[in-house]
Amino acid sequence: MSNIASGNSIAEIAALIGDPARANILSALMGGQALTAGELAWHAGVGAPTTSGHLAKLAGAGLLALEKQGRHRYYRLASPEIAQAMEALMALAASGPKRHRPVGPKDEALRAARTCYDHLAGRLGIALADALHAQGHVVLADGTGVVTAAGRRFLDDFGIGLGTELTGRRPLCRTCLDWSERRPHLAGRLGAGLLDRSLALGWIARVPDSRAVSVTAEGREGFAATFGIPPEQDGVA
Amino acid sequence: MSNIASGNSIAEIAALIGDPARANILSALMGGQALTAGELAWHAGVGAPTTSGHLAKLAGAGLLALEKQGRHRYYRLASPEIAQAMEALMALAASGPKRHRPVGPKDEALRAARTCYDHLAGRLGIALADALHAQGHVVLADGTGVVTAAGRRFLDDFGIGLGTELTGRRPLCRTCLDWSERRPHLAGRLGAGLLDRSLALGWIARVPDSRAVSVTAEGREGFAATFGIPPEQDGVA
DNA sequence: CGCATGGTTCGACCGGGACCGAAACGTCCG
DNA sequence: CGGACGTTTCGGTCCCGGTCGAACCATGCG
Repeated sequence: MSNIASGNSIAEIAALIGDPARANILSALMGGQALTAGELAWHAGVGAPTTSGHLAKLAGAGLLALEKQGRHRYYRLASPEIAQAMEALMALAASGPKRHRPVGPKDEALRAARTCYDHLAGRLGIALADALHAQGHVVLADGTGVVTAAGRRFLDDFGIGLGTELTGRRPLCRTCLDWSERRPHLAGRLGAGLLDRSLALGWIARVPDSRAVSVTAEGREGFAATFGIPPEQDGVA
Repeated sequence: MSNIASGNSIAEIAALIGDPARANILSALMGGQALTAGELAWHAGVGAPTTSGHLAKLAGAGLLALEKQGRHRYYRLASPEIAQAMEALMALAASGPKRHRPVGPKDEALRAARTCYDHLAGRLGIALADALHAQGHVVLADGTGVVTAAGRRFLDDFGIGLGTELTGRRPLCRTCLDWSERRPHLAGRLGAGLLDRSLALGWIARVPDSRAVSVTAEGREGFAATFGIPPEQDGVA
């Protein structure tokens, strides 16, 4: 047989993600926050002992990072690369053959606005990307993004310092295919900055036990004034 | 428990990739060519009946496309998204904790030059990306690429028509992190064009039963004259 | 036609791993 | 100190799924 080692190490990683409980754990951590073992057990849908075993495996493989704090143990994704792999798998799962779509009510909140590891996704994320694109602040030529000089000034005014280090390992502006909208939104350092700043301004708030975020009254006003994003008429936003 | 559906569909896909035999099949198809069930059985390292079952599952999930041709059945990756997910998993597997590196002799050929789904990777892929970047034909700001006007002309002269449709679904120039060199090379339509044209010119040739490609004598000359890439001194290239 | 070759289906075997209950461990609190 | 809570370890059960041999279709060749 051929080069067996390459396929095997891929299989090890994929098999880790390939268990429903572990996939739920990783999905929950895609929110970008660190969660305790207990919270993750709830998300995984299995008992605490089982979850503990899963967490040990994931951490042992380097997918999860652990931080002890008192009698709690906080787990988070170990690196942005993990999130990127999860995104790629989500895109596959969403575009797969005839996905069943019960589209529950809580699902609607996720489609409106949610976090995607460390940046914004859903209709809000798309709207931000579109707005920055329309105003000439980023160029989204064929699915990839570059920040213009005007955009850099605009973002600086908004409170996002992108820094000058062009040699930084982390991409400044990466696009990420949205699994609900099937259109690209902004990831990378720019995407992370938009999320952080929006949270700091109180324009959006995290919804407990979910990756969804809700747009506040200040947020509706702010997003409209700063980015020209019209408030949505449906109940959620 | 929380939104279970999302994690489950991800787990289904990941579990498919998470079997060593299936991972080897997918890895083999990352070469971009369609392979017969028998060839894939050899790559997978399991018997023909087992392979047949795996192929049925992968095709049923929409990961593989099937093309019948006489008494042969050719399988290939169903979409570039599949390849992108595999790339992300490879990056994880390569950067994982203390990967064993036997680095056999055949591994060296892969590191020198290989195909990555539909474009070039390895030292040759990196060298091409560096050359195009150094000559101002592409801008590789923070890990993502844009083709300049001069680059478009240069590539047109070389024989790669990139087309004018900027609305095309497929990214024109995407970067892909190389698992062996840990640096980005060119993917997307540009990357695919470079591979196709190099093959057509006879500058590179596919190595049987492998993703590796060998640089021909014409290739050494051509890459040096056109891109300014110095021929490597080690035996392979 | 009949045989060889590539591929899939069937049946049976077997090992790994997910799961839980009970118990042990560590930490904070009264 | 002792009780409560969060987390992990241990032991045992059970089932899913990967594997192969043999038999079964389909296609091409002489």
